[in-house]
Amino acid sequence: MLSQALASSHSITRPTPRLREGDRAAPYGLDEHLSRAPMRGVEAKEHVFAEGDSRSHLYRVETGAICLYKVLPDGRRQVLGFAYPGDLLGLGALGEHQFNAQATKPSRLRSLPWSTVQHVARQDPAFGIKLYEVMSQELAAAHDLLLTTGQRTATERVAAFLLAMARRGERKGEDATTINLPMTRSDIGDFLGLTIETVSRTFTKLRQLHIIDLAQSTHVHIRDMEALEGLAEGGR
Amino acid sequence: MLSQALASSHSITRPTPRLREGDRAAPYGLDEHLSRAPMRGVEAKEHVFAEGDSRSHLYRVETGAICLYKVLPDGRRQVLGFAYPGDLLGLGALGEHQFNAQATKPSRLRSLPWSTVQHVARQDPAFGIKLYEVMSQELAAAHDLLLTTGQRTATERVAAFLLAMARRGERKGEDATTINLPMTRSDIGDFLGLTIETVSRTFTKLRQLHIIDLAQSTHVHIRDMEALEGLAEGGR
DNA sequence: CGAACCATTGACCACCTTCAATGCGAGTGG
DNA sequence: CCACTCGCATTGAAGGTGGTCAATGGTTCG
Repeated sequence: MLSQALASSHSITRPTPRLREGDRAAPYGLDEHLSRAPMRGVEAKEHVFAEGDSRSHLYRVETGAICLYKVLPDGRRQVLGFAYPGDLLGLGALGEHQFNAQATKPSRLRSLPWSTVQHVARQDPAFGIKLYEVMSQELAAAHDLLLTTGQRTATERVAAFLLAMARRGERKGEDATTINLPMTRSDIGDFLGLTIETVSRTFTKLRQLHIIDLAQSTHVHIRDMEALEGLAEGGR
Repeated sequence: MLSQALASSHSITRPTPRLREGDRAAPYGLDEHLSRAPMRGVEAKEHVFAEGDSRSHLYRVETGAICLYKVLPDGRRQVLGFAYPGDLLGLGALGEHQFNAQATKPSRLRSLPWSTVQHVARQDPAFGIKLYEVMSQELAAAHDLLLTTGQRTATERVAAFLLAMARRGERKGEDATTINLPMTRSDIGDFLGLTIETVSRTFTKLRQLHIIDLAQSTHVHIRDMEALEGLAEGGR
C-alpha cells in the first residue's frame, strides 16, 4: 500500500497539481431548464450577486466572464476564481452567498429560481449526487489555488495561471498558444495573491525571456510552452 | 438591492470572513452505519490515504487529528486543513483521492466502504443533497483559507488560526481561552503559507505582547481575546 | 482632444525567508 | 538514574522576493 511509502512526509513525487478552472458543467435535467431560462445581462463591473445576498437564483454564464471574490474589511480582496461560458454560478450552502460575483466585461447569464432547482431535485433522485460532484470539482480547484498562492513564487503563479488559461481555451477548441485575458491585472493579482505591479513585472520578464508575446495587455501568445511549463512547476 | 452599492469594488464592509474549520458532520443514516463501522487505528505520521489512492473508504475521525495536504514535486507542502473527531474524511470527486491524509498523532477512525455509502445513497434520495451541503461547507472553508493565505500578513494569519482553534474548542464545550495544538509548527506553517521560523517568531511576538501564554509549544492560553481578534482582522 | 482608467516601469524598503546555531523535551539504552 | 540522541522549537543574522510609493505611458471612451 502506498501509505507505507509515505511514512515520512515530503518524499512524494506526483504529477504537479495544476491550477485548474472548475468546470461547472450542469447536470442533465438542469440543462434543459437552464436553456429555457430567461437571460440576464450584466454590464462590466456590475455584480451578479454579493456576499450576504440570499441565494435566490442559480446562474449559468452564457457569454462574458464573471469574477468571484471575497474582501477583507480594509479592502484587501481575494479572487476565488472566474466563471466562463458554460459554468454554473450560485451553487453553495443554503442561505446566503458566500462571495461576490462581478462581471469583468459585459456578460449574459441564464438565471433559474432556486425553487425550480428544488423541483428538479425532487424529480431526479440522483440530482443531489450530481451537485455533490460539481462541488467536489470546485473544492479541488480551490485546493489547487491554495497550493499555488500558499507555496509558489510569483513567477510560478503567473506561469501556472497562463497555462491554466491556455488549457481552458484549448478545451473550448481554441489555439492553445493564444490566450485572451478577459480580466484586469488587478483581478489576476488578487487571484494569485500578488500586486498588479508584480503581475505586470512578471509578464514583462516572461516577454524578455521570449516565452510569451504581449501584443496587447489582454492578448498573450505563448512562444515557448515547455519553458512556461517548466517555470510553473518549480523554475522559480 | 445590494448590487447597486457594489457598482465599484473595494467598497464593501462586511463581518470579517473567519478562518473556519469545515465541520464535516455526517448526514443522518450515514451516522448509524458509521457508528457500527470497524475502527481503524493509525500511528502518528502514518497516512490514512495518499493522493492518487483510489477512494475505497469513507472515514470519520473518532480520536486524534488528521492533517490534509498536497505537495509540489520539489517537496513544498500546502496543508489544506485538519480533521478532528466527528469530521468526515475521504469525500470528494469519484475516482482518486485528491490530497494526502496523515495523522499528526495517534488516531482512530471509523471506516466505511464506499459500496455502503452508495447503498445509503440509494435508500435516501436526499442523501446526495446532504453530501452537497457538506461539500459546500468544505468549499467555504477553503475559500476562507484562500483569503487568509493570499491576503493576510503573518501576524494576521497566526492570530486567525489561533482564534479558529479556540472557537473549535469552544463548540466542543472546552474553555475558549485554552488551546491545545495537536500539530507541529511545520503543519501550522504549511497551513498558513509561512515557514516554521515565522510561525515560531509570531508566537513569541504574541507572547511578548501579553496576548497569549505559551506554557508548552502545544499549549496556548489566550490572555487578551480582543487584542487577538483585532490582530486577526487587520492589525498587521 | 481630453479625461479616466489601466498597465508599465523605477526606486526603495519591509516582511518574510533562508541559513545557522542553540535550546528543549521525550524516548532509549547504558 | 543519567547520558545520549533525535526531533522539534526557538532565536539570531543576513539576504531576497515581492510590496509600496511614485511617475510615465498607453488605450478607450466620451
